[in-house]
Amino acid sequence: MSTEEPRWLDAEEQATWLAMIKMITRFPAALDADLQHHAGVSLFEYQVLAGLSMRPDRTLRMSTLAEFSACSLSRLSHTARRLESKGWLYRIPDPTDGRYTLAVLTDAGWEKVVATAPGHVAEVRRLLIDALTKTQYKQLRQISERVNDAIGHEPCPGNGNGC
Amino acid sequence: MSTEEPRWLDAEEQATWLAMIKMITRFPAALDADLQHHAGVSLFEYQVLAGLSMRPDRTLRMSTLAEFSACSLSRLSHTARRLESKGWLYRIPDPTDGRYTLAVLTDAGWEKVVATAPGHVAEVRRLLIDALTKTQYKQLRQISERVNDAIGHEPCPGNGNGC
DNA sequence: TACCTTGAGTTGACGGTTCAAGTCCGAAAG
DNA sequence: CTTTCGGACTTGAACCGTCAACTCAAGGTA
Repeated sequence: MSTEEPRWLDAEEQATWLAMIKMITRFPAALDADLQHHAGVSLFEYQVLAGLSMRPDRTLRMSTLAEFSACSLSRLSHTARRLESKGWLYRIPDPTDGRYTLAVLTDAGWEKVVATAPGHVAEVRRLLIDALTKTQYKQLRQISERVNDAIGHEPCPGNGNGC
Repeated sequence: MSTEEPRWLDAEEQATWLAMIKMITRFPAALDADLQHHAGVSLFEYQVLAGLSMRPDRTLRMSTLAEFSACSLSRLSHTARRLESKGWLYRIPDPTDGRYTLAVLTDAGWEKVVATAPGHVAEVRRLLIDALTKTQYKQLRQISERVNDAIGHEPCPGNGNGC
């Protein structure tokens, strides 16, 4: 791609780039390590359980849950099998349309989320919210939304469907 | 941990949190997919090669390179073996201190970086720099640095040494 | 009824990362 | 000089995510 001359990053841009890539590498790793240590679940597993726990009926279609968790259906399916084997959720075919599968949080799964959430929130607060001024996290929200828009919906890269 | 009452996130904080976690999930994935598609290397492999290419002698100690790439020594070691087998770098014991290992970029590795960089920079520009105002990426830099400071150096979580 | 298509979800193989040893070098202590 | 120790890698197994192929349900067509 690109037969045209690249526009290199200037010092300001490169400094932003290096600082940002460092943050987006280490921040989820730090949260993951904290959850792994205190609750024995990965950040991704927690997000799946938390996604279900936010629903009044603690139920979501697999595909909806995959979109919420920003992951491929394949990844979610493997993870759901592991969470199912731990008794935190179960899966049933959608009674109204057998093509869909519903993931349902069990009571044990709910308890897990309730037990885990406070420590996780405290860590998010420590590493993100309290580290920034109120102005800064308003800025961060706008920045994140802009970048998310630039990425677009691109369901393409690696989500288990053939693009 | 935490017998005390948690301070939950308010609406503003939660919106920031959700937007940010979406960004830090999808942004590296988008860059990785682009590199994988156009150059056949992962984002992490590219960072390793690029880290070496920035040095005048194209050489770094493994431990320094691991810190630069924000990864565990174990991960870097496995990756270095794969990159070595592709002829893009080689490793030698540090002549001045046999406890260290030096990773050295080969000419082929240099060529790979030179061939890959323009497209990669263009993608970074598209997804990040051009998506933001100049003010915003100055803000992003400061935000990233603050979060990085909050995370600290924490060599602990998962870097192949016993904490 | 039979057939084709589409999309959701699952599965198994493969490749990369983590984790827990283990190796090796050099410095410090005896 | 030898022993001990810590730090810098390395290695192999276990684990997890990706990719491609597959199953299954529903709708459309005839």
